[in-house]
Amino acid sequence: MAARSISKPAAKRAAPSRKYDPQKTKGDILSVATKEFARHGYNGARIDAIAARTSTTKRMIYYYFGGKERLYIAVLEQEYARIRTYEAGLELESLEPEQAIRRLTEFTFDYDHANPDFVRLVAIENIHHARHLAKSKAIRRVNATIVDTIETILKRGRRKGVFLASVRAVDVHMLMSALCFFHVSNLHTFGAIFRRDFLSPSVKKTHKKMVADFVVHLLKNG
Amino acid sequence: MAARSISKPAAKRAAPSRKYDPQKTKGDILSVATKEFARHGYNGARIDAIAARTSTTKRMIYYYFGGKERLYIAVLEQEYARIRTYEAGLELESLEPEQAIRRLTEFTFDYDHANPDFVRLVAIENIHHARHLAKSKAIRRVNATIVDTIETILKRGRRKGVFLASVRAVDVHMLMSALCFFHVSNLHTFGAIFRRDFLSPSVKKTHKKMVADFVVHLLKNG
Amino acid sequence: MAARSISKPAAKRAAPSRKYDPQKTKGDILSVATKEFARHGYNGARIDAIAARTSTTKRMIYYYFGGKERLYIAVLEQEYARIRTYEAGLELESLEPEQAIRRLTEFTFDYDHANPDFVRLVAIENIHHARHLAKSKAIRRVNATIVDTIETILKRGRRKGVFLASVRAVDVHMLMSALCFFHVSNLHTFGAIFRRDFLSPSVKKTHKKMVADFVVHLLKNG
Amino acid sequence: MAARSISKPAAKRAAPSRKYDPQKTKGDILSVATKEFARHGYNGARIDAIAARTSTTKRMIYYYFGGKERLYIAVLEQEYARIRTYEAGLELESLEPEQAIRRLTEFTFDYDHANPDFVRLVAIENIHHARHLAKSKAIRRVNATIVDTIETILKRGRRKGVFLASVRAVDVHMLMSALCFFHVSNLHTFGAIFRRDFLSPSVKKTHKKMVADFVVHLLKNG
DNA sequence: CATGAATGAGGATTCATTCAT
DNA sequence: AATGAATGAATCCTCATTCAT
Repeated sequence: MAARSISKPAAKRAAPSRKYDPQKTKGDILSVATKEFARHGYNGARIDAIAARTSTTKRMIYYYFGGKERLYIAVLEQEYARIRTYEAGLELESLEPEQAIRRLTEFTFDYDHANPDFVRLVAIENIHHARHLAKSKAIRRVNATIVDTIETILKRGRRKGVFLASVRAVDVHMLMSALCFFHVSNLHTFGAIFRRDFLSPSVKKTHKKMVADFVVHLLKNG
Repeated sequence: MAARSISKPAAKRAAPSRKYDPQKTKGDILSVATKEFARHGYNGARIDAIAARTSTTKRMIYYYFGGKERLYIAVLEQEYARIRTYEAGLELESLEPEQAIRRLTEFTFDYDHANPDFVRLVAIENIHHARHLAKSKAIRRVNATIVDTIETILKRGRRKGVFLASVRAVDVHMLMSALCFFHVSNLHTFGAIFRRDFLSPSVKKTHKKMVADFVVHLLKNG
Repeated sequence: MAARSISKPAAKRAAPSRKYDPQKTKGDILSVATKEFARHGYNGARIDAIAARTSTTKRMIYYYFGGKERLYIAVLEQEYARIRTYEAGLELESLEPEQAIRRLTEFTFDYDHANPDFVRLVAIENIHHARHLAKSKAIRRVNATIVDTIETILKRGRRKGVFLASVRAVDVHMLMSALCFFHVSNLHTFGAIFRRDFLSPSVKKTHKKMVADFVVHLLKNG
Repeated sequence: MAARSISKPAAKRAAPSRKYDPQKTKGDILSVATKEFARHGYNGARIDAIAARTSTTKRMIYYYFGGKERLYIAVLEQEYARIRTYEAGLELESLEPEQAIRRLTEFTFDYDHANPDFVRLVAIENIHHARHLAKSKAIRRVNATIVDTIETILKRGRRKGVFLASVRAVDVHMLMSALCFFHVSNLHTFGAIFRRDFLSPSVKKTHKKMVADFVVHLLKNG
């Protein structure tokens, strides 16, 4: 996954020596770090643990990323970039406004369920008041598109008279995220307290439809 | 919880001595610990920092709570006990089913906004897979009532024909909690990325209505 | 066991109140302490652990014994006093010299096997260079008899011409102790390394005879 | 053990750099630790004290050994390895069976007197029920040879008709070790109580003969 | 005689990070 | 480009002991 970052043109990276492959090393570190941070939180994550599960050594983490925080930020950047990239590929422009919103909601639901590490990292970053995220211009840049995308859909919908004018794009994004996110993020406390499995396929299917229905309902009826 | 062990007969503790007041000491530690854990997470919290802001010493934390984890669990227990206690005072039985659900949802929304530490602690505990919470029987005990309360409302609603039979009380609680929760828990990443102030009265009002609408919509339309 | 210390004359301790019985409390502490020190060594023993298993509180340990070291010394004193008391009851004077030596050896063997705590405490005290024991005049006083007892037997034996003159009483005591002691004291390392059970009844019986035979052999043949 | 991991090719470590010499660092820690544990026992030993007498820092103890217990186990492993190595050099095969047993016994006696730290560590480990030793496979491996060595001597002796068939090699080793051991291990209590100097050359000579006599007597007369 | 509360001084261990090669 | 060795500064926790009632 992490190693799948867009490769630079072959010409630029010459013949990768059999022994050293910096791109691979970096990607490897990043992918291991993603799991470690997602699993244990920022403070709970251990540089040693990351190094141990990597093909390189601890020293390389510092060589490539500079330190724990910068590594963590790189992880966040990669995670946000990925979801936005996938979203960009949904071809929502070609769909009717209502269908577009429904598709985006369902995508979000599926993405969050398929990528609990992303959900957890966002939750972790909130624990830290988004202090690290705030240091990354890349994250703001990469996230700019999603609200615009929604705004475009809303405008089309309003022009067609199917959506109300009162609802703002950023709030739609917020609602959508909230309705999909909590399922994954709050799984454990609910599971421990009420002993119900919120990840069963049937529960998931029901909730997914429910969420999409409601977002559309809101846009149409307020 | 830990701080509210059965009080000794009033007569005996009439005038709390100037030097010894275990209840106060324990409560003091607990309230400082709540802030520290909420602010920095479990791993980020520092026993030394807690002790420093207490009128007692680090040693007493161990004397009364036994260790970092047990102190953290005591904090969680107190937090869950508190919200459930407030809920119990809402007198939902006297309201029409739909009004009762709406009121409970709004209460939850307001409570979460007024008590971000609670929200953060739950988020933190989810980061840790509810590993610590699972060790507390008290938390499960204290949370038992809320699902029953909702179940009673749902039954009344179904009997009156206003609620669908298909929705389970535990899922209603989950939805309600999580949606209100999200607004507070994900404040920071949303704020940092989209620069929208989720704490402004008007945004809060809009979102609060949205959440209540969603829950009611769900109970009536599935 | 520990509580069995010689009671003072009834007159002196009046009517023991139903609530407080200092002798019992002291004996109780001593007996629990014996086990704790024997099990964990001097440094490994915990005052808290002793208090927890006692019917009184930690404070009483300080009240009666003054501190950890003085409690430990009291334990040693009691242990040495006990074995010497039992020895004194063997009526060795009435036996033929060879029989007397044999009986004393067998008694030592049996005593050490029946009282591993005594053996362990002596081992522990040696770890500490007998630093604590050296502070107790009582222990030296109480142990004085045993060498005299052996010396008397040896003299009788020499006079009868059955024992050699070259062997000293203190060395006989040493040999006897050594041959009986090691069985209990070194049990664990040997067991862990060679996986042989040195406490099986058959092994014990064989060794006991062997030991007695050898001590006698030594006294007769050098 | 830990200190003698396979050395790198001589060429590569020819001139040990002035600053980095891991083998030396590890060995240094181990030898200081041996003294500290032998002197104060497992619980009484202080990591800080070890670090202070080392050319490195406390942190390096954790770097190389992982913790107090693992350091202690490494000490035990080295101590057992050493005595077994010396034993292996005794060339007992070239001696008559009785002479071989006598020589081995005398070696053990001398070794224990020359290496009281070894004796003390074994005593300490017995206090702890061999709990730490049990965690080391290396110790069992290293000790395997000695029983075989004795078994070989016993077989030769039986074939020649000078030794009884009934005595087992492991018991001979136990006896031999323990009797020599006792002289060193119980030095302090005997010294404090009876004020006899067990380290004087004449006493040592007498006792050494006594122990060897006992073992040979056992093998010949049961 | 009895006790719960309190504590100072230390003790083991961890962790992100840098150094020397 | 890569690495094993090294480390200072915390960090959690423990323990024998004393205080105030």
